[in-house]
Amino acid sequence: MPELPEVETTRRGIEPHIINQTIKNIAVRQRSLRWPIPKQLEQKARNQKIESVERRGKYLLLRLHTGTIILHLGMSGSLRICTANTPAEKHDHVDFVFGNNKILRLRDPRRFGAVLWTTKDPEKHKLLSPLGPEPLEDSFNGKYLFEHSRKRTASIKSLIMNSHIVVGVGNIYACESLYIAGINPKRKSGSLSLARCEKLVSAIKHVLAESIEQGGTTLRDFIRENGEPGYFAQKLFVYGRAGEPCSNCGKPIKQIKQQQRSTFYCARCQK
DNA sequence: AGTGCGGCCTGTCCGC
DNA sequence: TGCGGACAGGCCGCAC
Repeated sequence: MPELPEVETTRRGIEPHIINQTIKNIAVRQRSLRWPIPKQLEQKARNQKIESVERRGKYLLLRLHTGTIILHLGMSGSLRICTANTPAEKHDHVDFVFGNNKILRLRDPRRFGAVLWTTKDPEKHKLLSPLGPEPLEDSFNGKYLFEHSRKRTASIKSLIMNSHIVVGVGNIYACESLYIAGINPKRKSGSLSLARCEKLVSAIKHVLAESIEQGGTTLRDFIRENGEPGYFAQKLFVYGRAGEPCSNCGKPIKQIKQQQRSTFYCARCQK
C-alpha cells in the first residue's frame, strides 16, 4: 500500500507523539510478518527512549540508544497513535506502549510488512545497504538516471520502481510520473535521452512532493496516524482511471500488465 | 549483472 | 447467497 508519500506522512504524524518518549512495553500479538519479528526485540527495546523517527525509502527507523527498530508497512500496513482504551482489532499485530500512555499500533492485514531490530548503523543493514538515493535529494537527478539506465533493456517503469536505482517510487507514482513526463511505461530504459531522463526525474520529484503535501494517496485503506485519509487520490491523472478520457487529449486511458502489476497510461500522450 | 517471475498473506469485488 | 478467481500502494530470493 504505502509508497514514499504515505510513509513520510506516517513518519511526520507519529514523530511528535513518540519522540523522546520511553518504550514501556511492546506487545506482539502476531510475530509472523514478512520475516518473523525477532524474539529479542521486546527485551532490547524496553525502557529505551526514541531518539529519532527517520525514514529511508519506505522503511521507518526508530532510533534508540542501543539500536534501531526498522519498520516496513508492506502493502497493507498502517501505524496509528492510540491509547489503551482503544481495543486491538484483528490485524493489530504490534503495540509499542509509551510512558506518556500513548500507543503506537501497527496494523497489517496482509502481513507483507516487517518489524526488525538492528544494533548496527541501519544504513549497513542488509535490506537498506543496497538502496539507491532518496528521490527528493539532489543526488537523484537527470544525469544519474541517464547513467544508470544505459544499456538496460528493462522497461522504464520497472527501472524507476527498482529500489536499488531510486527508493520510494511504487506503482501509483511510477504511472503518474511517466504520464506527466510523456514517456511510455513500456519504453526500454536504455532508449531514453538525457533530456527525457531529466524530465522524468522532475516529474517524480513533483508528484512525490505534492502527494506528501496532500497527506498521501488513499485508495481503499491507507490511513494516517490519526485515522484520516490522504487526499492525493483526487489529483491522480491515470492511476485507477482505465477507460476515462486522458485529461490532455481525451483518448481513453489504457490499462496493461507489466511485471504482474497494473500500468495505466495514455497511448497518445506517452511515447 | 540484469531481468523477470513466484511467492508471501488477507480482504474485497465481480461474474456465474 | 455461495463460490472461484482476479486483483490490491511491496519486494525478496530465485532461476536463467
